[in-house]
Amino acid sequence: MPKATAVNPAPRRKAEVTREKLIDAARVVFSRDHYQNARIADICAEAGKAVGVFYRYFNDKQDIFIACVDQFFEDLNRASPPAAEFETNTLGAIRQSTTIYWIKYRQYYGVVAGLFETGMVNPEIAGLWHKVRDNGMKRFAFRIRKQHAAGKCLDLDPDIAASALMGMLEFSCYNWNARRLDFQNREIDDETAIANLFTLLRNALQM
Amino acid sequence: MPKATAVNPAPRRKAEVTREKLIDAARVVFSRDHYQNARIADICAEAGKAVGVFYRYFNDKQDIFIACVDQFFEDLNRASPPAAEFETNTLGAIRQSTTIYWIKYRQYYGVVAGLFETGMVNPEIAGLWHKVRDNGMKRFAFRIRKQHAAGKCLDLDPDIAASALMGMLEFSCYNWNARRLDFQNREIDDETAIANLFTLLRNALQM
Amino acid sequence: MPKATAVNPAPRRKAEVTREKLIDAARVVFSRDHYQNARIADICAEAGKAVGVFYRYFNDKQDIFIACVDQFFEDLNRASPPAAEFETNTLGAIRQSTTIYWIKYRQYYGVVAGLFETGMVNPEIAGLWHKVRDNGMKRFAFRIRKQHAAGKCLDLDPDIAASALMGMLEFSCYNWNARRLDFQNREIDDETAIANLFTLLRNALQM
Amino acid sequence: MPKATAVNPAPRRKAEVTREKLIDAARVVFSRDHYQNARIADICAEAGKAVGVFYRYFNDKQDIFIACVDQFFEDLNRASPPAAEFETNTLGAIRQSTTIYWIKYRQYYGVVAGLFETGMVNPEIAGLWHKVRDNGMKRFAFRIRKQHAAGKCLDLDPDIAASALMGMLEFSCYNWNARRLDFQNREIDDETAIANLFTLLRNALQM
DNA sequence: TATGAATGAGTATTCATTCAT
DNA sequence: AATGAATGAATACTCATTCAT
Repeated sequence: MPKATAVNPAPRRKAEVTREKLIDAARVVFSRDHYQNARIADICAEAGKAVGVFYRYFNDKQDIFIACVDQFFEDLNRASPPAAEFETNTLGAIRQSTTIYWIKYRQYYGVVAGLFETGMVNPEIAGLWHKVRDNGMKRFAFRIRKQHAAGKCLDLDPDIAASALMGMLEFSCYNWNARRLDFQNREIDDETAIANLFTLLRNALQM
Repeated sequence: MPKATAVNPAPRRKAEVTREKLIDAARVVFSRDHYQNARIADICAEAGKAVGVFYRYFNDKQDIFIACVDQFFEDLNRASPPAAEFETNTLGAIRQSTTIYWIKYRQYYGVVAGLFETGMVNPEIAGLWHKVRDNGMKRFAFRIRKQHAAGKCLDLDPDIAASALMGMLEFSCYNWNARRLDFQNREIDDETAIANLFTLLRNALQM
Repeated sequence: MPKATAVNPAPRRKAEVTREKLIDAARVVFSRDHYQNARIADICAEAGKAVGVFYRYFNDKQDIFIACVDQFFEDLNRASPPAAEFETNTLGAIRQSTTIYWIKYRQYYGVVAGLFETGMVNPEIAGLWHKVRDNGMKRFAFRIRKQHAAGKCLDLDPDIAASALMGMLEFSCYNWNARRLDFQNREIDDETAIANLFTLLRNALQM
Repeated sequence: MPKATAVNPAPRRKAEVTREKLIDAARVVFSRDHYQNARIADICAEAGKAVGVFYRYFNDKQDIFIACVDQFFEDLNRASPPAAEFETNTLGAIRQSTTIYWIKYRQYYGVVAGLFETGMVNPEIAGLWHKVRDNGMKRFAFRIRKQHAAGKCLDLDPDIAASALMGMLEFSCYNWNARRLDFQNREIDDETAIANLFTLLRNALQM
């Protein structure tokens, strides 16, 4: 019986496997130790590799971090509702979108945290962070302009308000997944988190 | 005969002067270089002191950072509207409060940034950060409970929504003062920033 | 029946071709980057080969460098005037010899520079370097002994003076080809370089 | 009895002593291990200091090497005959100068070797090396111009020939002090070395 | 023979902290 | 109280060499 190459695609080159092992390991280490404290050697150890191999695939810690962010970004976008959905079923798409943020921010906790921590210090990372925010911001700004047309939200500047709302969304997703400090460590279930964020957004947009 | 402290306040001890010089210098250096990159030696240089003296007053960088945060915290509270104001003139107090956040976050930019950056990594700093947020959060939660009594905002959990709104407020104050990335470097004047944040809060709280 | 090597020279084995490709590449890389900075990987890249193959032919960088020097040495000797010429046409042979040094030192610049740089540090390379110098030195020493017989150059120790003159010759050939520092980057044409070196040698030997 | 501060000048600051200790140690280590192989840690160990202290005084290995060269350069110039001597007693001054080169090149062997080794690779060091050569070269060039005026050495270009003679002088001083390879390890006494170099220079300049 | 991925020893550099003066 | 010189632990990065394929 021949190898089922159609089903099992040709095995990726060894190099590609190693590269991905390193990215996966980096995600683990960033989540565990935070970007700042993560050492190249730890990432390699987590990947079961010698330190030297790291530099065959990445220039430095920031470089592999960017690769992690790319992965996160693609995953987030793939999971987000399609643009059309925001037209046909606006509130549903916003709720859906909020849900995705909540889930993905938890799933990529270390990456998101690194984006916040490092983006504050490093302009290049800040640019990446902005890219992640940008899609959501555009949707909010578009929605506010629609409301303007309907005579609502006239006091809101579309871009500035969108930035604030996106900030609320992503900051809360980060913050509540990171620590429970704001609620004396009370547990927040997914439903509650999503429902509150959604309601706040709907209220703010007067929808 | 007691020293006439009322008239000629006792000249502060030299030590106290040095301590404050160091704190002031730390604030400058944190603003310029970010907490992470700030070096003890830089703080001392900025204060015009030798490195050795640092350790007479502080244990380490985190220790002097905490002193900066205390200063910020006191200044923020002193400038914020008194609790009573939120009863008698609720919207006015919220607007006033928003203004204060906007101004003080800019004024203490380096400290606030350090609070964000480091609070994400360090639980002790996270606690301080929470303390700064706490006052505002309590006010929002209280307001939401009032709205509940009036049959409004019934979908909002007071504590969770308050956390989200506080996040929006402080994150925006940080973010817009830090970089203009979200708006292609468009300048935001104080009026616009404050007005938009205020409107979003009022809408979200359905006031 | 023997292979007709005279007509169709046996195609060199693949191995030999690879070996020479590597040596040629090494010469290029040594000229470009200097011996110290040349990396095995660079030599292989220049040769269009994988790094692994290097170690099938050479033990290390010094080993391939020695192969380069051998090539240089053979070429230099092949091009130098035959010993007899120094008897029949002494000044002509010295001038000819000077010309050859000048030309070959430029042609094998990277190898010569490596010989200088590394011979100073490494005794084994110093031995090679000496071998390259030796022919020339012997000729000078022989010439001085002849002059002694003619009552000239009595203050010169043949071996020591020969070493000095050989040093002048090779150092100048290296130095003038390497940089123009000594002359504010003035260009030196071949004629001038050779003529001056020749005159200095003739004067020094009182010929 | 008061401290004889007039005789024993005020003790130099501790920092200056440490700096000089490091330079002295570097000279020792460069002589022993060659510039390339010298490690910062070894220099510090030789100076009896911790590694960290190195960077209080120097940026890197090249930086301390430059300090060594400066020391050498000053010492060489201080010991060389004054310019006037070359006018009043030309041959004496040349012999004297040759002697100084011979002595100082031995004394600063590691520095000179580093100048040769590294100057070949590094343009900045090449500049330093040129500075060391420059004085001597100018003297030779001046002398050749004088000879031209007297109808001698007409075949020599002053600058080019001066470069070659300076090369002979310094290269021989280096080479004979470094190894005895050229003479089958025969010992060369100072007299012989100096006499031969002097004679070659005088002959070459037709004096 | 050739490939190129993997290994890991070796070293420069930084900077918080200490301590003699 | 203050100085500033000294300490040394911690870590990123390079590259010769090996080895499975």
